[in-house]
Amino acid sequence: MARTRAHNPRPFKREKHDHRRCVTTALDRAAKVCAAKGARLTAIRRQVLELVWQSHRPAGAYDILAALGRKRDYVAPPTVYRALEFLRAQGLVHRIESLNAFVGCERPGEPHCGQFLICRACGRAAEMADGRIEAAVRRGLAEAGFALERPTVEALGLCPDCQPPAEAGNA
Amino acid sequence: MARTRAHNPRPFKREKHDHRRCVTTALDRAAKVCAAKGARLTAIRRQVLELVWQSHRPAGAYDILAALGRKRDYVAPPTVYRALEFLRAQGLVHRIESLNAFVGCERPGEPHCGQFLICRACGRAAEMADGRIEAAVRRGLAEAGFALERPTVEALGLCPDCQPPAEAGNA
DNA sequence: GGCCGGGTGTTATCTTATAACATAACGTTC
DNA sequence: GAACGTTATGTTATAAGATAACACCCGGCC
Repeated sequence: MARTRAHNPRPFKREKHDHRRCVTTALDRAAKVCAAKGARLTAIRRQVLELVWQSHRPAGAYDILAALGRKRDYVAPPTVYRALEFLRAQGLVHRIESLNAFVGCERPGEPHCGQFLICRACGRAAEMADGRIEAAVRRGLAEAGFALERPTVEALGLCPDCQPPAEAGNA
Repeated sequence: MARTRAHNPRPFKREKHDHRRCVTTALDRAAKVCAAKGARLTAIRRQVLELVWQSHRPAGAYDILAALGRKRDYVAPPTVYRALEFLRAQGLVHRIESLNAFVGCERPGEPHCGQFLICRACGRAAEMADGRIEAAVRRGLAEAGFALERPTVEALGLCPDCQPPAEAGNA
């Protein structure tokens, strides 16, 4: 249970950050992860991953489909779904169930339970890695005699940037 | 934050329980909740709720649609979706996002964050109410500056009844 | 060459969900 | 008890999301 740090105190990126860096980092990590596992990060899979990382807003499979159609010849839905399934199996993307959409994983390679904050105003999703939440979930489920395989936490709400200008000490 | 008890130690019902009692309890509670709020539990809504409670397996909207079609004249999808939305707004059913399906709420009236264990073998879903999980989630999100509105936890795995006969002390 | 397996292409279809508008039921007011 | 506003339901069509089934291609290997 080597936990690098308790959690990330700022899961939402600043509005203006160097996003190309997010993308290249993600692609680099993906290459490493796939190489380590002997999995083939083909051209399509790479492009789909890149499109998922196009922004921090979860991307629907058909959004990706449309965007991919602009980069290369038309591809059909199964192609995209297959790529997404591959990326998910490698831990490179997460699926946001409540949105039927996908986001890039911030911590590929480190097994973790998905924890997502979804802003209903700006549409961005941020991944948390709060060890205390994960521990609480694992403990609760274990006590219930449940053999846990894939826990996810999804929270809908307002990100710091989208909240009204702070009435009183409610933050 | 009046919490009746820390959590329910046995979220999954026994295979053989008096399920009619689950249903009648749910319908009674629903009537009370709606009466208290001045919401109208109409015939369709009641029937949909009853169908959701038909079992402890999450029911898809179109399953309900089909079942409802057997009880009364054909109804179209929007009718079912509207009823489900109403029931959800009243806190009488939960949506299991990862299954696109609905289950009856075990604790209508008590506001809580949804916590579900979903057995991938038997298909049943059980609702937990672990205050420690909820507290951990709320704390983590508050620290991230996120204004939380609707957190849900969904865990896929194997329920106690569906696990292989217990190798060693892994529970 | 011939075979195998993984990846992709292709077609069709299935499931899930909602938009948009029409009608009916209910409650209130006078 | 007629008129009105409100809420609930009916109806039609379609959008959005996902997958089944089968064909083909390509690289590696014997």
